[in-house]
Amino acid sequence: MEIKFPKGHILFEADKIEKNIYFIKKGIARAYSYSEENQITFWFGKEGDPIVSMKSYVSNEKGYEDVELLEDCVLYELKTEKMHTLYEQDIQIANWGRKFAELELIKSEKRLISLQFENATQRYAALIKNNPSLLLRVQLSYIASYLGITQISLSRIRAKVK
Amino acid sequence: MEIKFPKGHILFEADKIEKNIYFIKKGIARAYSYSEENQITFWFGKEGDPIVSMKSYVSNEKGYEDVELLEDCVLYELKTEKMHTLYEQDIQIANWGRKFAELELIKSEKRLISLQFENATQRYAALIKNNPSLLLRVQLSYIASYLGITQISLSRIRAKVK
DNA sequence: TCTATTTTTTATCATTTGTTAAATGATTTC
DNA sequence: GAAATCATTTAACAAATGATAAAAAATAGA
Repeated sequence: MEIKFPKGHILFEADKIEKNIYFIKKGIARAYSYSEENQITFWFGKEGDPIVSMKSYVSNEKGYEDVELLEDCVLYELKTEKMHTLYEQDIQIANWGRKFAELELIKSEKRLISLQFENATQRYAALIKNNPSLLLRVQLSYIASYLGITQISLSRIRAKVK
Repeated sequence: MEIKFPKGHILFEADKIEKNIYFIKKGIARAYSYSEENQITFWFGKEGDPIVSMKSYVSNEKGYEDVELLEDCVLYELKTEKMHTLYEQDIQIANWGRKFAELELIKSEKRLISLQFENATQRYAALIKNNPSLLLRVQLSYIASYLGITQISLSRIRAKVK
């Protein structure tokens, strides 16, 4: 089912059980959590990417993240409950769900390794290389937090790289 | 199928396609990759944990990690190929594989968030809290690299915390 | 266009972490 | 048990990052 939401819409809220998962047809989104005062963005998704509150999707528990739409978005919506029913009934869909989780896992593992292997400058360079459009569509404060540094530190890196 | 390996055994090698996945019945292991000269440990597994070269398991591609056994180990071995056959034939097993990937994904995502949210001191404190036995079974240089810092930096943190 | 607001950059200083080298502790091997 | 090897800590200095404040640039709205 296709749905539209405006820029700024909060699709998921932390500490809620989310009933749906989404796929992005058009637009861009971020997931973030709170650490004391400040938000920390740890995920971006754009066209073709899934939006899932993993804790809700996997074990029907409260999630730890907000998801905010950063542009006007067109999404496909799927009911988690319906998917779980289908997983039990249809082996093709069960294997689709398996593949889906596996591919997300590889993405997450790669990101983990990059956070451990590379310093902030290298991570910024890698982001520009692998996802240049992100820089054009998302404000730098979110990107800094995604890279695990402050915005001020990102500014310094950008000034040096020029 | 149950197999034993001695401490120090290299179970997986980077840039190879691994044909098996394992579960740890007894012992402890680490996964690491190389960055220029030095190894970086990014995963530990102990009793009950799976040992999987994700790239091999998911897409039959060369992995990016070595896995070394840090104690004499007893493992269960499963052939990846056989599992993929079963996934196509048996919906129960397909859903087991789905759950398996999903739970690993949540672990990975949590770790990612911790790396981004917490400084080295906090990550060390969290490790002590969540996995105190690791400190007793694994040498500090591996733990430092798992925490994303040098061993010297970990020593300083330990000296301060005392 | 002009103003108000938000975003990004710059500057300064404190803190953390990295690097190199050396000292101390612990473990293994003969 | 002494020598050799490996693991851990300490020291000194350099580099990177954080915190705070302020300036500059960009954006949004009237």
